[in-house]
Amino acid sequence: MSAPNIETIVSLAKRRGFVFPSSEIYGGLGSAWDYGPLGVELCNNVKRAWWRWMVYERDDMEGLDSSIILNRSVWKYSGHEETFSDPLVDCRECNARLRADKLDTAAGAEGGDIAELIRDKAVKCPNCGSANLTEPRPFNLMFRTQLGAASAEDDPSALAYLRPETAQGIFINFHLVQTTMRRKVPFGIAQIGKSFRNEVTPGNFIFRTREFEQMEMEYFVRPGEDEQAHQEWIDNCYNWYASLGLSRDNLRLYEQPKEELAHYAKRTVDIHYRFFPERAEEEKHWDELMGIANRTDFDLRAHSKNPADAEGKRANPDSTEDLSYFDEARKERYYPYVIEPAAGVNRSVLAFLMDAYSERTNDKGETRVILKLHPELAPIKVAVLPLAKNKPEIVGMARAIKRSLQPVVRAVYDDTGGIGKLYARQDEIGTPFCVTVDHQSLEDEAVTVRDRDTWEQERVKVADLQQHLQTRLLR
RNA sequence: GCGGGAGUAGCUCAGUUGGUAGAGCAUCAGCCUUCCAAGCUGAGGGUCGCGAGUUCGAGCCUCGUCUCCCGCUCCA
Repeated sequence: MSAPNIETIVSLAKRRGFVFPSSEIYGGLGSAWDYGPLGVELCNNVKRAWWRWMVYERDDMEGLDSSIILNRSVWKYSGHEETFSDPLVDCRECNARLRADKLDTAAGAEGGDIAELIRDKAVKCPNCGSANLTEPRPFNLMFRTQLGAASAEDDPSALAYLRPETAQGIFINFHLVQTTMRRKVPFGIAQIGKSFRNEVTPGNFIFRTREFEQMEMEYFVRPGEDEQAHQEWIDNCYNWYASLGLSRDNLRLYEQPKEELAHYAKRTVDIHYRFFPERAEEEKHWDELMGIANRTDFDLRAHSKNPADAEGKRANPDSTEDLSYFDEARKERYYPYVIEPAAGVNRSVLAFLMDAYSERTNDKGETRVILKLHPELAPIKVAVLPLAKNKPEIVGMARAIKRSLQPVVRAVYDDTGGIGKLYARQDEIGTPFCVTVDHQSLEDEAVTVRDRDTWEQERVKVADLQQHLQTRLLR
C-alpha cells in the first residue's frame, strides 16, 4: 500500500466531514481548520485514548486543566517572553530574514542601538553584505491580548498572552496537585488543551497551525533518576502510537542535536512520523509527531521565590512560593527533574488518518477508500443497515437496533442506497462494523455483522449483539 | 516576508482566438433491486476566490488582494 499524500487526505477529510477550511465563506483564514462531525469524534477519541492510557491505566498520574490565559509573570520567568521577543530584520537585497540581536555580533558592532546602527548603514547583511536592511520589527511567537478595558498599549499591566504551551500551567500547579492528591515523587500531571503560537510559516493542512491542541504530561522525578525515566517514556510513547495502529515503518525516533535544543532542555527525543512520503529527499519525509524532553529542574526553579538556580540564572522576586520538594524517605529537599512527553492532537489525527488510508479495487476496476482506523479511534463504531429499505418491517427492526445500541456505542442508521454503497460509505469513514438486517432477521432475530477490514460476515443474535460488538471493539 | 505554481458545483477536473458555464463522481427524490459503490427517470447545487480595470461583452486579458501548494527563511 503506497502512502497517501496530504492532498489526498485533505480531499477525503472535506468530502466526508472530517476537516473543513475555517471561515471558508469569507475566503478562508490561513492556518485555521474546523473539525466537522466526524473530525470532532476522531479528535475526541484520540484524546480519550491518550487520557485513558496516560492517566487511568497508571498508578502515578493526575490530570489537570489549567487556564489558557495566565499571569504574565509565568511567561516572564519561564523564559518565553524573553526568547520570543527577538526583533527581525529583512535584507532588501537578498530577502534574507535576520534576527537583529544576532546581527550585532555578526557585524562586529557590539553594543549601541541596533535600529540606529542599521539606519547609519553600520550593519551589513551576513548573507550578501548589503547594508540595505529594513527597520527591526518585533516578532513575538506568543499571541498578545489585553485584560479588562484598558488598552495594553496605554497600560502595560493589562498585557496578557495566550499560552504557547500547556506545560507552564502544570508547573505552577505542581505543589497544589502534589499536596491535595498526597503524591510522592515520582509522579506525573497530564493535561490536554489548546495552545497558540503565531508561527511565521504555518501550513501542511493541520500539521502546523497557529491554534492547536496539545496532550502534555510532566513527570516529576528525583534528580539523577531523570535519564532512566526519560528513556522509559520515549519507549512508552513510541509503543502507544504503534498500539493504535501506526505502522512502525512510518515511525522513527529522532535525537535532537544539542544546537536545536530548547532553552530548558537537557535532551530531547522526538517521535517522527512519515508525513511527507512524496518528497524526493528521504530525510524530508519525516516530521515531529511528539517530543519527549528532559526539562531538568529549569521550570520549577524558575517559578520558585527568589533562589537563583544552580547555573546562577536570574532570581525570581515575584513568585510567592518555593516549588522544591521534600523527600521524606530520603530526608532531602530538591527541585524535581521533569520528563515531558508533549504530543499534538492535530498532528496525531493527521498521522492516524494517513496511516489508516487504504484503497481496494474491485473486478470492474472501481476503487474504494477504506479507512482502517483503530476501532477505539473510529468516529462511528457501528452502522445499522437494512438490506431492503422498501420493507417496513426490516426498516423498523434496523432502526430499533440502532436505538438500542446508541447509548453504549456510537451508532448510525443509513438506508439511502443499495447495500454495496452503504458498506462503501462506512468503509470510507472507518466504521469498523456494519450490522445488516435482512428478511431472515424477521424470523430468526439475528443479524449479519460485517467486518470492515476482512469483509467477513458473522451471524449474531440481536439479543447478543451489544455484548458481541463491545467485545470486538475492545480487542 | 521572498520566488514559483494554483484557485471553476461537496470532490476531481474540462472550458477553443474574449461571446453569457460543463462532465464524472457525490447528494436528494421516485421506480426497481437486495450482501459489497447495479440500473432507469428526474432534481438541487456555481455572483468561475474577492475587488477594480480594459472591452459592446471577461472564467479567459491587466492590476490589486486573499487563500492554498512547492522551494527559501523561520519554527521557545
